[in-house]
Amino acid sequence: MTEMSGAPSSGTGVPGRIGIGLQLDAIHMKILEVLRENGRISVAALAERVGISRASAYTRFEALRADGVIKRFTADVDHVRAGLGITALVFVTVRQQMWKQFRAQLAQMPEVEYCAITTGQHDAMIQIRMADVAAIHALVTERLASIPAVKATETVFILDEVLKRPYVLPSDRRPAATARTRRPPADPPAQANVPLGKMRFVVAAEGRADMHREP
Amino acid sequence: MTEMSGAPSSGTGVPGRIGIGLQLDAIHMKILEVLRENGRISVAALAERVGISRASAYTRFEALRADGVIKRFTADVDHVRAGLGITALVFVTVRQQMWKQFRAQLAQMPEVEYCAITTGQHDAMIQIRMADVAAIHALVTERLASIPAVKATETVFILDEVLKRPYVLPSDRRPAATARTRRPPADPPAQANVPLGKMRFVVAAEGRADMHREP
DNA sequence: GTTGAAATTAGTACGAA
DNA sequence: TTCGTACTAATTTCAAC
Repeated sequence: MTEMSGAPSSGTGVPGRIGIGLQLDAIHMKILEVLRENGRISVAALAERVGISRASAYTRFEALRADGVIKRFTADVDHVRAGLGITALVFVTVRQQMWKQFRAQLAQMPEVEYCAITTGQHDAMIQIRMADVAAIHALVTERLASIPAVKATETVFILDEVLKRPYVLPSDRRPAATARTRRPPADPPAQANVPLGKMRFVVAAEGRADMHREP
Repeated sequence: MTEMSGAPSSGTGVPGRIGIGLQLDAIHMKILEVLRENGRISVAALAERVGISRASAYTRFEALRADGVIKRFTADVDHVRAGLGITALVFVTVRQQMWKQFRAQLAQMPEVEYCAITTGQHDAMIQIRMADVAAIHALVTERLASIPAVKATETVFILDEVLKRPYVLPSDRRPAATARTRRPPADPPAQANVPLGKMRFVVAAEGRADMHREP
């Protein structure tokens, strides 16, 4: 369920599929913008908000769906109200050449909302939601740690989710600045003023070349 | 847009709202289960799949929406297809007593898909999506690092998103095990066998008590 | 890509169980 | 509360332009 394969975000369910598919124009983007905020809007209303005819809206809507640009429509649920009050991030170090097993085990854990393979100190980050702290602890110690592919874990709790956007679009630009904070248009790029010491990119750990290979 | 306030996941837009609201029963959960997989299903079809009448489905559907259990419906878009091929996680150390400013600045950055305040070595984790690595670099060095509230950042790239579920429900239990991997029902809890050394819970950093206070 | 009309479906309002 | 039905409004489909 909801598993992704191979390269980042390439899980369309059609393994052999390659190519650009749809070339998205400004109207496609506008459609996506509306749909991310109201996934249940009628196509008629969508057409009006985007400024095209209903028939075109149906055509483009279908094309976006068929081409996999829109993967699904979903309800955004309040986890706390639904009974899962605690969220944690678990950073996992995966044993070399056991990635396939790790993926398979994760697929068996419905409590895992998100899993990404990352560069840096750890190999993967997973997000889990549970009813309470004890349940998080139990999951990490009893189920995650018992996976042979898992070499080590590091858990942090989420104290507050400040921002959660359904997804980001290329058309998302910085919102129009207010008069108080607007910069002059001719402002030079800030690159020269960047305090470089503030930033640190973390390189990949050793033993990652086998990431998509099998044991 | 899409900002959350105060306590974890409590952003309902109704600041004074306190209390349990709806008491969710099994049918509510079933409704949520259907809706997370198909957010555009008609209420009639929903009623059929859940096994209640059309009228009841409307009532419960509206109640879930009005009570904030369902926060919104949204389209799940393929970021790569939409033109944002690179995803990164940025771990941010926030200067003490500047949380409010940090939040305000984040709200101005539409490229940020997710931001959570965490325990552990860093104070916050944000997820950003950009067209390429250079754009990530530019965002982190030019915009994030120039926020006074940001003391330091650490960036890792996401190489693959293995799993991404719309959300997790309490009713999600471990999927029915296959014959090959099923355990006997009387299996003792694995607690005694846990290799505790594998796990490490990370405590909060110093200076976090002021998290919700202002400068 | 657009408009307009037919067919279908959705949303609402009742009384009854 | 939930169900069943009937009524009205809206949406989707399909045609021709």
